[in-house]
Amino acid sequence: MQIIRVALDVPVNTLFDYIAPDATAKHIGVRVQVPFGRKMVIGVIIEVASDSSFSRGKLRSAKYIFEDIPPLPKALLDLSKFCSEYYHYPLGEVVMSGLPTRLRDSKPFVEKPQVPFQYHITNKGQLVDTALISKRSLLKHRLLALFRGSRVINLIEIKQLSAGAVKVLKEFLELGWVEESVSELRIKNDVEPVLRKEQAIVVNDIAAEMNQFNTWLLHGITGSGKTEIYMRLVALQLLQGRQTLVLIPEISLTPQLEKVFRARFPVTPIISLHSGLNASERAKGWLQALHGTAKIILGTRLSVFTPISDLGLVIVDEEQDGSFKQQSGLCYSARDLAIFRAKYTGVPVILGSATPSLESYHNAISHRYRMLHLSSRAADNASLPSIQYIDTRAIRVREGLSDSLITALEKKIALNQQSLIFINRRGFAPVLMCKSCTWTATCSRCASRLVVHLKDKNLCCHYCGYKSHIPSSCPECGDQDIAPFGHGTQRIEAALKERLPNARILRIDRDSMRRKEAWKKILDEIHEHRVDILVGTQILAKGHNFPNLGLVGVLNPDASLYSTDFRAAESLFSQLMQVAGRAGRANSTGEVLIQTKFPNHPLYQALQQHDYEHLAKMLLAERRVANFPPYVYQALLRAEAPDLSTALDFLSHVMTIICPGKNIEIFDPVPAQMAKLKGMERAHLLVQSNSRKELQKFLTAWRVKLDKISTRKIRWALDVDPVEF
DNA sequence: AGCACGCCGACT
DNA sequence: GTCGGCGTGCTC
Repeated sequence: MQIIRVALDVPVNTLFDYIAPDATAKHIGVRVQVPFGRKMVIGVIIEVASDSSFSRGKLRSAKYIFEDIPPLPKALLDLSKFCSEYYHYPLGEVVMSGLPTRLRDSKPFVEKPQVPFQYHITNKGQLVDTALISKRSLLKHRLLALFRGSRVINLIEIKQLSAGAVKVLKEFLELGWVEESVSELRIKNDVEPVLRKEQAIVVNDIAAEMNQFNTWLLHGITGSGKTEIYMRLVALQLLQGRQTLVLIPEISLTPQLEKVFRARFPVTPIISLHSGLNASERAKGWLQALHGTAKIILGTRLSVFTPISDLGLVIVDEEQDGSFKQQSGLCYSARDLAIFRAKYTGVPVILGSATPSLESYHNAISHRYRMLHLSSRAADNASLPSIQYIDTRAIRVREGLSDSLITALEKKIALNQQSLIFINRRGFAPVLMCKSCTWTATCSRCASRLVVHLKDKNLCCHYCGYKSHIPSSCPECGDQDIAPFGHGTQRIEAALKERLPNARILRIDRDSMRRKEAWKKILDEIHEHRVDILVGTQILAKGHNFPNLGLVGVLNPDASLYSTDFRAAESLFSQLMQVAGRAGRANSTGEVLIQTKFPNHPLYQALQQHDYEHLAKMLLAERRVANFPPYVYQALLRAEAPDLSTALDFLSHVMTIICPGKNIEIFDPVPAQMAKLKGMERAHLLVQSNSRKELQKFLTAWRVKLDKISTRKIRWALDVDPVEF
C-alpha cells in the first residue's frame, strides 16, 4: 500500500501517514489536502513509503494532491529538516511557516498566466504609421515611442508609464508590434563606478572561488562600498543565469536597496519580500523564486526559507543585526541558516558588516570564515568622522544636554549643516519618578516601567501596550513633585526647542516610521533641508544617508557599558559606529560628540580610533575568561506561566528529569529580564556546553522527556543560541 | 494548535 | 435534573 508521510502545521514533533495510492517519489515536496481530526488541512509530502508504522485500521486517505505548482526543492526540505532538528521545533511547523499563507489555503493556487517580463519591438512595430493611431490614444503613442526608443523594456518600466499600459501592451502583442524578449542580461555597466583598489581585491578574491562554498566575512566600514561589491558578484552569477539571495535586517531600508539593485540590473527580475506585501504579492514573488525566474531575492529573515531552484550566491548584509534571530516560536537565526544553505548548495555566502558579531569575527580569526576588509570610504575626500567625548562628570548638564553640545549644534546651524541627536534607549527610558520617595510608575501587567508620552499625556507600557493617565501626585507618598526621569526623544526635543528656539527640530520615532507616506515626507523634509536637528533612536542609526549631516550627538550611551547583558557592549559599539557613519559623507569631515561619564572606557577609546578589531579582540578575551559565547554553546529553556513560581517550579522540576552529560552545565532557573509580559510571568533555564554536538544530543533527549510532561498552565520553548535573556 | 471528551458547580 | 466551566489528551 502506498503511504505518504505528511508535514502538518501542528505543534507535534511527528509526521502524519496517509494512504495515497497514486503517490510516487516525484510527489515529495508537494502540497496535499488531508483529513485531520474532523477538519481538512493542508500539508506537505515529506516521504513516500510502502508501509506505515501506524496501525493499519486508523490510516486515512489523502483527499487531494496539488499539482498547481512545482514541488518544493529537496534543498528547501533538507534546510527545514536541519532547522527542525537544530532548533528543536516540529518539522511540520517549520515547513508550513515557510510557505506563503496563500499556499496554505485549501483552494488551489491559480497562477495567473505570467505576463513575460521583458519585450522588444518587432519590425512590424517599427513600421507602424503612428498617424494611423487615433490621436486620442495618448498611451498607445507613448508606449510605442518608448519601444522605439530602447532595445528591451521590462514590465516595471511599462507599468511606470501608466497603470493602463499593460492593457495596451497586450494589444501590441496581439498586433505583433512587440514580442517577448528571451531572457537577456542587461547590466548597466555605464553606471558602475570604478572600483577602488581594495574593493577590486575583495571582488577578485571572492570571484575566484565563486562556484564553491566559503563563508566570507566582509568587514567594511560604513560608506566603504559593500553594496557595490555585492552587485559585482550578483552580476557574475547573473551571467551564469544563477539566482542570489540577499538577506537584510528588518528595517524600512528594503525599498532603498531594491532601488539601487534595480538601477544596476534594470531588466533582471528582482523580488523583494518584506512585511509590507499582501498575501498574493508574497505568493507571486515566492513562486517566481521557485520557478527560477526571479534572479535576485531580497528580503528579511523569513526569506531564508524561500525556495530557490538555482541558487548561486547568498549575501547577509549587516550580519551582526539582532533582527536575523527570531525571538519567539521557532527561534532560528536566519544568518546561520543562510550559511547552512550556502554550504548545502556549494555556493559562497557573504556576511557583510562594519562591526561583525563577535561570533563571526571569532570564526574568521580561527579560519572557519575568510575575512576581507574595506577600510576606506568610497566617496572622494570623505574621511572618517572625528569622535570626541563630552565628560559629563566635569560639566553641567541641563535636561540631558551639555552646554558644549548646544554650542556645537549652534555652530552647525550657522554653517547651514544638519545635526542628529542619537538617544541610546537600551536600558534607558523616560519613566515617571517621584523625587522624594523614588517611586516609579510601573505596568500592572508587566514588570516594566511605564514610559511617559508627553504628547498623548499618558503613560504607556512598551511591552504589552497598557496605557494609563499621568497621576498628579505620587501614589506612594502623596508628594506632588513627580516628573519624568531619563531622556526620551520627546523630552529631549522639548529641551532642545527651549535652548535653541530658532532651530527647526524633527523628532523621529517608531510611530513616524510606521506609515509609508509619513516616512517619505520626513525624508523629503530632511533632503530639502527644512530641518536643522533630527532627534531619534536606533532607527536613525541604520539605513538612510543624510548628505548634509555635519554633527552627530550621542546621549546616554553609558547604560549599556555596565549592563547585565554580556552582549550590550558589543551592540552599543555597533550602534555607535553606525550612527557615527551617518556624519560627514560628502566632502566634509563629520563630527561626533558623545556625552559620557567614562570617556576613558576602552570601548570609547576604540571607537575614537575607529578600531573595531582592537575592541573585538578585547571583548573576545573577556568572553573567553567569563566562559561566554562564542567560547561556549548555549540553549535556553523558556517557560511562561500565569505566576512566576509556577514557571520557576516547572523549570526546577524539569532540570531533574534528565541526567546531564559531563560536558553539560545546567544553571538554576531565573526570572527573565522582562519577567512579566502581557500578563504572563516568564522565567528561563540556561544550559551550556563547550561542545555543540553534545549540547544538541542533550537537547534532543531532553525534548523527548519534556514533550511527555503534561504542560498544564505552562508554555515552554527551547531557544538555541539565544541572544536575549 | 484545534477540538472533543469528561467530570464537577449554579441554574431554567 | 441540565448547561457549561476548562483540565486532559489525541490528531495519521
